[in-house]
Amino acid sequence: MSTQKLITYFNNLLPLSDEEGDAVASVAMERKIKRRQFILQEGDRCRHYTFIVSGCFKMYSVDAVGKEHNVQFGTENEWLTDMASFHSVKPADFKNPNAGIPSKLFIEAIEPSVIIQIERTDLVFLFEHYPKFNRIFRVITENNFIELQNRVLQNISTTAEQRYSAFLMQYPDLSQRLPNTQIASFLGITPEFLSTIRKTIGSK
Amino acid sequence: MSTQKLITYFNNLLPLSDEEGDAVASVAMERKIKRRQFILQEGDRCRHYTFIVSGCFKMYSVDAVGKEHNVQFGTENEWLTDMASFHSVKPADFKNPNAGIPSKLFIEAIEPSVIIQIERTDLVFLFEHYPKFNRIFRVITENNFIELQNRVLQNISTTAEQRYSAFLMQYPDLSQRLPNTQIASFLGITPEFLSTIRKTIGSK
DNA sequence: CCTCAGCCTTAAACTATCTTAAGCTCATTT
DNA sequence: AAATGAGCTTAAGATAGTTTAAGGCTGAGG
Repeated sequence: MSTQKLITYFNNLLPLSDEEGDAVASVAMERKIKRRQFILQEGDRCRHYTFIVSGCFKMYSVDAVGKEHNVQFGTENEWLTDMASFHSVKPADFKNPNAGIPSKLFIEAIEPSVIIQIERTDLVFLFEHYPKFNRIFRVITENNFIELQNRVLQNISTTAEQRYSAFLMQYPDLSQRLPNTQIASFLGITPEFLSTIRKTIGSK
Repeated sequence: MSTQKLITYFNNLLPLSDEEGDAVASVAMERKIKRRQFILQEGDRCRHYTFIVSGCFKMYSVDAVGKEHNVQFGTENEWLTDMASFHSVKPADFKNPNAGIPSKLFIEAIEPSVIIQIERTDLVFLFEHYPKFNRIFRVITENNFIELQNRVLQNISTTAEQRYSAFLMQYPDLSQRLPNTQIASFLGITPEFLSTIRKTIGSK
């Protein structure tokens, strides 16, 4: 049962009591996801936090002319959720499936994957009854924030070639698993230009 | 006393008890900051969360050739801190002023400002004794994350002109208060190019 | 076994953005 | 009053990145 992997993950951040571990187990919903399957689509309300047990996902938006732009990847031991949609629902509206703002993002499996999802009401239950989870998710969000801030800094201060080199160093695993088209979309450049960048780097 | 402004800010997020309000007051340190004064410099360890009572700050990094790149602005009722440095210190090292990773960022006042700072040990004290603050700062970080994610999406998917127009709409106040050089640095373009963008927008 | 879609590359023409340099204005310092 | 410096603009020439089009390769599905 993959739930153990999630509990281990939490334990590494902040050790859980048996009771807290049981609470996690009671709200964790395991799902198998096929390649190309969506766990969130534009227009949906995002109602889960998703923990990736195995596999790989991309989270992207589709622009006016149909192009995809990868906002984030997610792999083993990472979380994916559309926070803007997820957190837009106030407690009073938790029972209304149409409350909150619809998502502008897609989350799609790039590989066959196994995930554990926690529903909003269950997560709020954890927050209220076991305050430690507030702290855990605060730390998770802080770490994601730091990573995102570095990415913004790179986007505004470096060339595409520098960003690609940094990507290779920062995500050696992802750069093996992902097709270059997806990496280009993450970096904000065209696949053709990534190809010429790779050629010039290769000849150095 | 500006501390009341901070307590009101917290109350708007999640109502505080009198005791929690007193706890905030006991750890809040008010400071007046002059224009061009720094509250963080590259190489420093970031030891505070800073709440802006009034005024305006820029947080930026300086690259290898000395150019500044604005990562974030902060104005009234917003927080500024270098999370990467601030959160890199483990509780065991709280008393060691050289623990943790040095900051890569500067935080500098653009206007004469008043701030309230909370030290790391005091913030941890709040988190441990009044769990509500975990939740409050989780929500603050979530909201900052959402904003930053939108910015990444814009950076990878839109032109400089679109980004500038979006900036004007999203931060009408900042676009009045800031010189265009600072806005250009935030958008990741040169001031000269921003100038030509403004001309083409004006003639529409 | 064949086919087709997705991926990767190349190249030429085009567009967005940067660099450098100059000139103007306004506020601050000498 | 003169000098300095920051901010804004303009313009020419250079570089970074896109678009379009084409061809080759590979793996999954009929």
